[in-house]
Amino acid sequence: MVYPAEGAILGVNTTKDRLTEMIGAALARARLSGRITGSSVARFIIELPKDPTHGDYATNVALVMARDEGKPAREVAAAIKNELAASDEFSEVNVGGPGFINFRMAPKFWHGQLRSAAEGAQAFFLPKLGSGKRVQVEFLSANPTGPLTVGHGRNAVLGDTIARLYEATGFEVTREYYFNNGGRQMKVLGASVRARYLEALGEKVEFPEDGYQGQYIRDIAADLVNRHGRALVAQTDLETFRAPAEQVIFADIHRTCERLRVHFDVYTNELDLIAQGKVADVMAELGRRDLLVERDGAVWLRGEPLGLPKDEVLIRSGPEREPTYRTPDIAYHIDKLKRGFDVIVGVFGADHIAEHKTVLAVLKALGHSTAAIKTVIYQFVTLTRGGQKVKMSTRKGEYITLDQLLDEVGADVARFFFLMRKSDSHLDFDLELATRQAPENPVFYVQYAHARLASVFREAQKAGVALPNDPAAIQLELLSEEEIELGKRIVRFPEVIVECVEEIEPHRLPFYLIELAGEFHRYYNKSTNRIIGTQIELSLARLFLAGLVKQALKHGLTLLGVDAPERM
RNA sequence: GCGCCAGUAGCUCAGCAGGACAGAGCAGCGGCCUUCUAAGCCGCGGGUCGUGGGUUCGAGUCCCGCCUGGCGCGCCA
Repeated sequence: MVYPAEGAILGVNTTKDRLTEMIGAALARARLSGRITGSSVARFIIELPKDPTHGDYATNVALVMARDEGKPAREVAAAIKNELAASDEFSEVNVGGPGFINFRMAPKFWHGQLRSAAEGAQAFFLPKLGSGKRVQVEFLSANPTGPLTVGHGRNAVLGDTIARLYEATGFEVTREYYFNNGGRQMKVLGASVRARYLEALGEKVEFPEDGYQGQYIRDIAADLVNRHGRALVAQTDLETFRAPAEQVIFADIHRTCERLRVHFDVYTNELDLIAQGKVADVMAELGRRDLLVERDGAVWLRGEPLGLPKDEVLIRSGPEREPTYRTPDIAYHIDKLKRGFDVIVGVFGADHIAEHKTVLAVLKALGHSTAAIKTVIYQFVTLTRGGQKVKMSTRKGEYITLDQLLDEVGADVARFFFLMRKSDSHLDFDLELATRQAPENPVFYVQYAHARLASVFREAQKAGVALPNDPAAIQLELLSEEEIELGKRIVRFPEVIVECVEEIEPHRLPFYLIELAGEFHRYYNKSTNRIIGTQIELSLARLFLAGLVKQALKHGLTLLGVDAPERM
């Protein structure tokens, strides 16, 4: 018997887990009594039926067993159903459709769930999944060659939110930024600054063919002119120009990250890895395993023994013997593994897939387990305004920077929008919708629900209605069916969080919050549902429920790094 | 040409481990504020799930082919 299914995290007692246990026990009894004969291992699931009339939970256990049992699924379902332990938690258990077993939970069950949610508070909303476990999340990792783009924004927010999800569920998280400061691109950066510097002093220079065109290069050059005058005119060492540029650009990146509510604990860079001999170690190890070949003056990684489509250059030809991008990246990943994290998450743009596969293949070839490494790939971002694409050309330095986006929409909207899509999907960022302060903008829709609830609590205080500390004192029996439905959605909150963490798919949370906010707005708008009324016991029960909705919204928004306003 | 990702309503996208009649938001039209915030709610339509096969009791979901779009296939990162 395999249950719970793979991926389930021990220690979290969701309703699904409890049902799984009960069904497992019923199966065992049915087997003892001979009503089920097959010995096969049944991999069944507990799901939430799309159609609520089917019940609160359903299982396909009979369907997956029917073949081995040699009996119609409905018959198997009936046999299992009969062995289910009697429980006053169910109001109804029946066999439906082709052989599903449907469970309808009794109101009493939901009352209990809601009470324990209130008692558990933090522990209920944010289950401790990773006690004692360490996670490293590498994200953004933009090289300091220019301002952050909108695409970087998606990376930063994805990585940060993944980190927040782990953190909130009890993992010890390291947020890490890796960058290259020794490669060719950085030389181009130095050359670009030098050219602008000389230009500013009236010297005749040719701008590097693939140099960085943006205004920020001129600003950095102008600063050098201010500080050093003509002293650097004869300086040909590009490092003189590259280093200050890196500093200035990084300061800029930090500022932008701060605006996005993103920070890092550790920065790792290429030059340090080289200086520490870690890159040389990788090369030596690869050499020992006969995975290198010299050709055209360069050192190549042999693709064939690793199952890769082609050889890759690791050390460039030429007197400087410079490593390519992937060489220090391999060293970096080995370094991550050696640091003993339980989970290592990398957030990379779609253009890095092939390179990352090479890195993983090398790690395996060197005898490392890559089981802990989880890769989140995200597709590119397109900006649209009223259905029209906003043109972006990185080469000419004509692009909307992340800063400009933040100027226009703010951190709340930017973060929410970046997270609203599955990372695998292209993201269409509609600036027109994003800047609208109206209900059709989902960010405000969710925030407004929270602000409304905050207002309700202010009104309750004015009216002298206060929730007792002990949830047992509240008469939840007074809640209507509609209110119980709202409560069921709150009970789902921790399940959504578990899914987000297990699948590393933060987009599920914004979707959940939009649904929860929607259900609350609809409830709130009915005149018969006034929370604060003349019947004190009913008011307390409703306020209790409202408090849980508010907490769910608050926890959810906080996990997304979005503000949960008390007033709007 | 090869590899990866995607193709679901007019638009942007969900669809949890294959499950019971395919969902949401936006856009369009029409309603609702002496009432805890109208940044809200209610009502009305609209889809051969790109396409052709296959596996299965059951396929938007898995497998294969084809079509379309994005990304990659540098001694760039």
